[in-house]
Amino acid sequence: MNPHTLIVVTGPTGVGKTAAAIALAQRLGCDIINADSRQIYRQLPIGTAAPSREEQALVRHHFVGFKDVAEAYSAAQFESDVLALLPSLWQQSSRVVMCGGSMLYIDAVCRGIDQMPDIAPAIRQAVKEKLRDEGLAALQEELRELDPAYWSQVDLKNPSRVQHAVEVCRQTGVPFSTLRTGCAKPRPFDIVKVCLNVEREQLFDRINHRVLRMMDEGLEAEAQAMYPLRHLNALNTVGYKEMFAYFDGLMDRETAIARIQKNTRVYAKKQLTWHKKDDTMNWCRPEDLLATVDNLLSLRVMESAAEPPAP
RNA sequence: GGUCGGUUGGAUGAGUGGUUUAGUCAUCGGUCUGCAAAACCGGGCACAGCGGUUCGAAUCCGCUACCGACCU
Repeated sequence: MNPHTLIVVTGPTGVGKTAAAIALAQRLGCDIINADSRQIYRQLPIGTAAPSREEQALVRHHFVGFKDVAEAYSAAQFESDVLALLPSLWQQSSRVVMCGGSMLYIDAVCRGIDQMPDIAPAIRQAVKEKLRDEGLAALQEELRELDPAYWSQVDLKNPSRVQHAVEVCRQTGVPFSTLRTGCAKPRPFDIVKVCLNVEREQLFDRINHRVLRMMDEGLEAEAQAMYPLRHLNALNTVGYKEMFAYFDGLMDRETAIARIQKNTRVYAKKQLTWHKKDDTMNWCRPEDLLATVDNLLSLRVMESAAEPPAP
């Protein structure tokens, strides 16, 4: 049994992760690692419902607002950033809470992501242009030649996947599939995962209200300030893309708000779909988080006590 | 009482005598190890009811019901 435990608190957007995680971290006397791919950016506090100043004063948060939207970031970088930070956190507490809704980021920390080279900008650009000029079929064809194994299993209709695979093939000169192990990396700490959830109707209600609150808090101005940077990936985000469409005159304000609500609901469902597949996931209501974690931690102690002593 | 118009899936709303009845919104399910709040895939007794014409009707005809407009 590892001396340290990472407690992952996740769940659909708007379910109430932030408050629950803060209560948990206060109780355990530990810090919180943010696992939300958009709260990472400092210019998006309102639209991403990032923990407020007051909330961050209660518990120290890591990786909230620590990047500029212009900076590229990814799940792989998150993995290494978190792994680099953890040792110092273990010094003050045997438990650390990681809270956020970005499934891939959480997986990257819990299981690891296969080593993949960075893609040279020139290659990324070339592949992007090929997709744009020659179409998806051309990219599919290239992938079939470079990596028939991956070609036969990938969702060929998904441009992002095809594009990425081709990029990696071109970058490395070897088939993308040979770099994919699918193996979980061992971690020098235990992991307990909890997904918060409430009834669907209640969740959607919370989401709809939260979007309206964001508008009251100034989401429009926040998006307005980002408008010149709208092409950045960090801004290909629910709440911003709809506002940009509104600014461009593609839809009226009311429609944009409704669209944000809708897309947020869709995102929440996607998160639930993802977590449902995870057998290591524990589920509870936000208000039951503390009790649930207590239970899980004591269970772990009992299990380990039952193990025969190491020789 | 009469004339005319309408009745399409959860909502809205096109449409046409013939294997699949659009679209939009809403909703449900799924995929996903590198831009992931991204990208992608899929699902739903729909044509008011009854009868008739027809090889075939949601599409044509008749009656019934309901809604609306107008007339007396």
